[in-house]
Amino acid sequence: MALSKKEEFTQEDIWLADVAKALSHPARIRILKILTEMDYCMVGSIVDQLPLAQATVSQHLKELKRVGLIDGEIDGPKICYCVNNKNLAKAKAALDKMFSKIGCC
Amino acid sequence: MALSKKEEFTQEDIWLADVAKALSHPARIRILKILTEMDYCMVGSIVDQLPLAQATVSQHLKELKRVGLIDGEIDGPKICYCVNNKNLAKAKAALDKMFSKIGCC
DNA sequence: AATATTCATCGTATATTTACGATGAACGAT
DNA sequence: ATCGTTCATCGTAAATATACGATGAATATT
Repeated sequence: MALSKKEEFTQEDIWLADVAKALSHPARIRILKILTEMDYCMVGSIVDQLPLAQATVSQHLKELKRVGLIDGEIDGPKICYCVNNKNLAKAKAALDKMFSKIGCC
Repeated sequence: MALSKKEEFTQEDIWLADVAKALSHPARIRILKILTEMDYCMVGSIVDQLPLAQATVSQHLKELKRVGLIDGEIDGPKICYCVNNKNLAKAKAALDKMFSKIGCC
């Protein structure tokens, strides 16, 4: 595209779209579900549950981390990932708000 | 990418990711908000409220329609767009479910 | 019928995403 | 110190998304 126009929207809309983008791949949906179900999880365990190479999973984790939906902590040679409840709640609230209106056609 | 692996996930995860993808651009967030606030809206009116060309807005509308979040009805030479409440509710429920879990790190 | 309006689609350029193998950094164990 | 394990990052190829002007189809108006 010639030039992205994303910056010309409100901060709220840009942020919400960014969160949605982080959720826009089934692998990342799966990862988020795994983390909400297990509280925390090593990368290796996540890789085992996905049909993707380790490098690819790492990229997906990076994307979820970028928008703050998950956190990663170093635990020896491993990394412990978990959901960030504060940001998850914030995203949920924003989506709820948008979805709460009712219209008719 | 050599080959998309999206098909190797569950239908639920693929669908939810697809809905998120439809929401992954500030223009489409804005459009959805406009439609939930106005019940229905002609394309021209939406174009006036966005910093994008008509062709681009049309593409964004198509994407929202593709996943069923909005509907478009012909009204003379114009098209009346509105949100699809059934699918919006379905998406809200699926996201709520995913966001409802609590973990700790 | 000719014209204007409204919007989708086509064609196209550029940017971004997705995927993987290879490599490297950090740590624990021997 | 060397080695194995764990994971991020680099490099790269192919797919997809974003943006717009131009064109076309459908309708309403004159």
